[in-house]
This record gives sequence, structure tokens and C-alpha cells, in this order.
Amino acid sequence: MILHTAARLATVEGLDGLTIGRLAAETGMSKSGLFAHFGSKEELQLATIDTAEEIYEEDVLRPALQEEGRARLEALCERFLSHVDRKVFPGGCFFASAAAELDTRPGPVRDRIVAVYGEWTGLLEDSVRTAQERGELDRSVDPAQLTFELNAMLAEANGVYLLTGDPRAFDMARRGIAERVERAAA
Amino acid sequence: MILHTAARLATVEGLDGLTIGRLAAETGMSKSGLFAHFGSKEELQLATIDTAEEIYEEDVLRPALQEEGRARLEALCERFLSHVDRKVFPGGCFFASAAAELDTRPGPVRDRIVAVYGEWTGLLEDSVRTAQERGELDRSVDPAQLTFELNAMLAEANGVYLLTGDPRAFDMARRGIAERVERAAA
DNA sequence: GGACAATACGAACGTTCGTGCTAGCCTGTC
DNA sequence: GACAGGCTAGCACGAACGTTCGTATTGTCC
Repeated sequence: MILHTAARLATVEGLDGLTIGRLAAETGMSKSGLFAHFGSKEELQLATIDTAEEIYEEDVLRPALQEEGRARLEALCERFLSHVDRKVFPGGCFFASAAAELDTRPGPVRDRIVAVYGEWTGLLEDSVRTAQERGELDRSVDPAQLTFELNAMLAEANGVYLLTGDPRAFDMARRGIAERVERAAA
Repeated sequence: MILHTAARLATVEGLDGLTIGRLAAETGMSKSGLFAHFGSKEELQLATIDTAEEIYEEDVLRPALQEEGRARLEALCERFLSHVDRKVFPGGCFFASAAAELDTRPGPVRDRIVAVYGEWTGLLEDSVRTAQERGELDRSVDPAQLTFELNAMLAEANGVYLLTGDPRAFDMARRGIAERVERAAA
């Protein structure tokens, strides 16, 4: 319960702005009582990232991984957009928020975020490659390049929606992604 | 000098993490002496945004605005990538960093960032429209859609480069942008 | 030369930060 | 019914936060 609250709070206040006192107030606990669970703020941050990853896996990855190849690629994109749209976290994608905050601050927390980013793009790339092997996407497309472009539109939809509140950001991402994937089809 | 330091610092520590004490230490001034210039932290943040905007205008906009139509569109993209690559701000694009930080925190500082974002995308859209009028881009393309996709790749290049340090992020953005614009050409 | 605004300073305010230490309360085991 | 272990709260700490105050130094105009 603590960590779920922490993950939700961190997407709004940031992983650094997530303070022990604020989290204690939000959960109805005392600062010291809550603190005893983690031992340090950094441990709390790492545990929060783990929890966010679990939520993300359950909500985005698991449904999409039931598909394969091109369908998986499209499902991953769609589940991501839906994830942001349904406001599972009030501050949109947890990892987009954390990445922007920590990208210039070395340390184990940042390393953890970089690792999660790598897993995500790796998943997209693998889907592209599988789709190519199945003949659903042209073999001449560079998986890393396609992944970059798709992920860019996903991240931009997340960012624009949070900044402007305009849900058309999702429409533009969906349209851009659909056209881009279609163009990569054989 | 204070504000230039503030803008540089804010891309690393965030606009909120930019503390008066830290900025005073960085500039060699006393906290109170520095504080007197602004009267409040919020005023300091707003002044910092103004300064960042000036730097950005000088470094990105001014050179690109000498072109027109499609050339202007491409120059805006290229200058942006170059701006990040040259590390004018150590934390990449000032406004990408600020937008990610403030997207869920209402107030005048956030409003200011939203306004700057609107100016930037408006500039891209206008370039697209002019290019269409000049027959350099197909009239059937939706300027907002194309702007969304191009800006997505710019922002992603900024984000990926900061997170991974891999300059290939710029290459992928350049390639994606070139192909996307070419596809929009008549 | 003296009044005046601008600029910088050190010291202190109250608050919140992360982090310890200590004591009490549950719950389950013998 | 005693006892042990895991949670939790209370309290205190040093540091840093934004902010305010009084004051010392400057440079400019009369």
C-alpha cells in the first residue's frame, strides 16, 4: 500500500520530490514508522521503481505479450497509450517522468531507470524482428530505427497530454504509429 | 550572469531543485544578496525561463528563421538537434526538462512553459503551412499531425541522448525526420 | 560634500528535509 | 501466561530550505 501510494505520488512530485514526510501523511503513518521499512530514501526510491514496474508489467506488458509479431508491436503501443489515458498514474508514464528527472543525475536510481528503458525498447525491437521473420514487416527496415520512431510518438503523446490535457495527442500518436507501421509492412 | 547560471543549473537539478543557496554558491554570491534581485523563488524561476528562452531563440530560432518553408522546417529540426548535441545546456533542452517536471503542477511557472511549447509547435506548424503554399509539401498533409511526429522525434532524441549518452539518437532522429518530411513532399 | 538609490552582506527566522534512537503495542509460539 | 519479533510511534538531531531584517558599501546627482 505504501509503495503503490509512493509510485502514484512520484509521478506528480518526482522521485526526488517524493519526501518521506509527505508519503507518511498520505498513508496516515508516522515518518519514523514508514522510514523503518526502507532504511534510506534511496532504498525507498528503488522499491518504488520496482512497484511501478510491476504495475506497468501487469497493465501494459502482460496483455500485449499474448500477441506475437506485428500484432504484439501494435498491442504494446496501444496498451501504452491506454495506460496513460486511463491515468493509472496521475503523472502519466512513471518511467518517462523518472527518466526526465534523473537523466543527468548519476547513481543507482538512475541506473535502474536506464535498465527499464532498455528492457522496454528491447521488447519493441524484438517484436519488430519477429514480425520480420514472420513476413509481417519488410526485412529492409532497421528494427532500432522503427523502435525509435514509434517510442518517440508514444512518449510525445504522454508528454503533450500531460502538458496540455488535450486527448487529441493520443489520436495523433495512433495515426502516426499506424501509418509508420503500415509503411514498414512488406 | 546569475540567470545564465540558473538556466544551466535548472536543466540538471530541475526548476524546483534549483535552490537559492545552491545558486548563490555557484555564482559566488550570498543567499540574501542574490535573493534580493528576485523577491521570491517563483520570480526567480520565471526570470530563469525568460533567460532560457532568449538563449534558445538566439541559438535555435534565429538561424533557422532565415530560411523559409520546407527549408525552415528542416532547419528548425536540425538546429534543435545541434543545440542539444552542443550541450548549450548540460541537461539538454531546457523546455523539455521543465515541461516534464512541471506538467502536473499548476501555477504561473507551468503556464509559462505551456506557452513556450505552444509557440514552438506553432512555429513548426506555420512552416509546414508555408511549405504547402509554396508547393514544397503536399497539401493533403495535416500540419498538426506532421508537427507532432517531427517534434516527437526531436524530443525523443533529446531524451535518449541524455539517458544513454548515445549520439546515435541524433542519427536516428535525423533519418526519421528526413524520411518523414520526404514522404510529406508533393 | 551630502542625500539617495542600488547592491551586497551576515545573521536569524520558522519549516521541512533525511535519519537515528528508544519505547510500546500487537500477534503468534512455547 | 511468559516471551520473542516485527511494526509503529515519539522525540531529537543537524542540515538545508525560502524568506526577512538591519547594515555596510558603492556610485550618482544636487
